[in-house]
Amino acid sequence: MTSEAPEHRRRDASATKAALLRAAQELFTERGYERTTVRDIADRAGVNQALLFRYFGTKEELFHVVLATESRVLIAESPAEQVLARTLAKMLSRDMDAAQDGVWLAALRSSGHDSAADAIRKQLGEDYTRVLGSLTDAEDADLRVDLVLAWIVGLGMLRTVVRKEPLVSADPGAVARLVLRAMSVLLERAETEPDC
Amino acid sequence: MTSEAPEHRRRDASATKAALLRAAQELFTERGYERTTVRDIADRAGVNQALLFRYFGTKEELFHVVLATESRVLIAESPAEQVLARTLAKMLSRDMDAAQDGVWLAALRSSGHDSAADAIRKQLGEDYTRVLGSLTDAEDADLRVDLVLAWIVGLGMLRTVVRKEPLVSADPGAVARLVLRAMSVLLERAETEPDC
DNA sequence: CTGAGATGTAAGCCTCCGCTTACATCACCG
DNA sequence: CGGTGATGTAAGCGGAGGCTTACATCTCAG
Repeated sequence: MTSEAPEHRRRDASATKAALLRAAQELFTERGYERTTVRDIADRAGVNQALLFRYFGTKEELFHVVLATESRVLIAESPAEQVLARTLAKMLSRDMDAAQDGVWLAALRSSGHDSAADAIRKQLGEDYTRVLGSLTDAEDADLRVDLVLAWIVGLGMLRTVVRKEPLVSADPGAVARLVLRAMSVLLERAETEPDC
Repeated sequence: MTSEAPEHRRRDASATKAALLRAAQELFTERGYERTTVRDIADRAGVNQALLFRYFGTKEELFHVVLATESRVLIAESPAEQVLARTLAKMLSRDMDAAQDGVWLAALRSSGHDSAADAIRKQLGEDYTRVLGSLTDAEDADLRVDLVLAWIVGLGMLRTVVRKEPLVSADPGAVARLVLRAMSVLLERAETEPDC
């Protein structure tokens, strides 16, 4: 940061690609797909616009790369019982604005026109369904998982795009506790097996 | 429908405005703000594009009118106990694609840049907070209402933009029952303050 | 009937944005 | 060194989309 004087950084394709990727991730989650321009991305990355196309081909392809990079980590390798809690914790973590996760919220927002993003969304949904579905033996387990998913998505929307108070500033732990308790009603095992 | 032959309908400014409004409402909820063009709107309304500007001034102003028209009806005049159930019922109703409600989902999707839409979202949030907050006496009532709001928003997103199955085709009654049961955990009245 | 305002239309202006091209500059290998 | 491929840059093309303008046509009051 403080050493930002040098006119020419040393040439380094992979660093440039990384900068573009990071800038794209941030901007897509801040503004959604349509409202971020390739010029914005290049500017934030401190890079010429043409390089974006050299390295990623297309705005849409770049979006896909961001999306894929991100979603790989999402389900993670947590045991099923903890996937929910960890997903929530991640989503509620304060450094959201640093744009770690949540690009997939951008995908959601601009959804409908992009088949590849659709595929990723679908995959993500299936991953969650598989993992969370194992937590309940209700016959409508898949539906219940969708409801859980809906809640997580809604929380993300309200936090990152609406920035609704008191949600944004609330203690993540408290929020997680409330949500998990309510969710346990949905994902309980046959009789009352709430686990917090 | 069958009498669609006549080349020139009788001139009628208010009918034209209404047609534009309806077309705008449908398209905004189908595609979100950014991805619908004024030409699309005018075409669907069967009207010359310039009229949109004559009657509404600006694409954004038209959006605001749609939003305002819509949100007026949202909270409605139901007793507090039923606001939730009715909101859910509306959101889950099959004729969603007919684009009755849900323009505010478009507002959510394209959010961040538009102060007037922000205001409407905020207002909507406050309305719900007031009404639903009266259902619980927990000290963090506002937060709990936000969580409920988040769930409703998420359900709308998953249904209308992601079109997630089995959520979309599920029996609305069953969905509502599940959701309301879980929500009641959030909005319960005091006694028994179990927290895990 | 007629003139004037209301309503509708065709055409196009202008800016933004995705993307390309032609070229300059660097870094590394012989 | 020198020269060749990799990296970076400036400029601009082409089309889309918001908005305007100039004009045609209707309709209704007087």
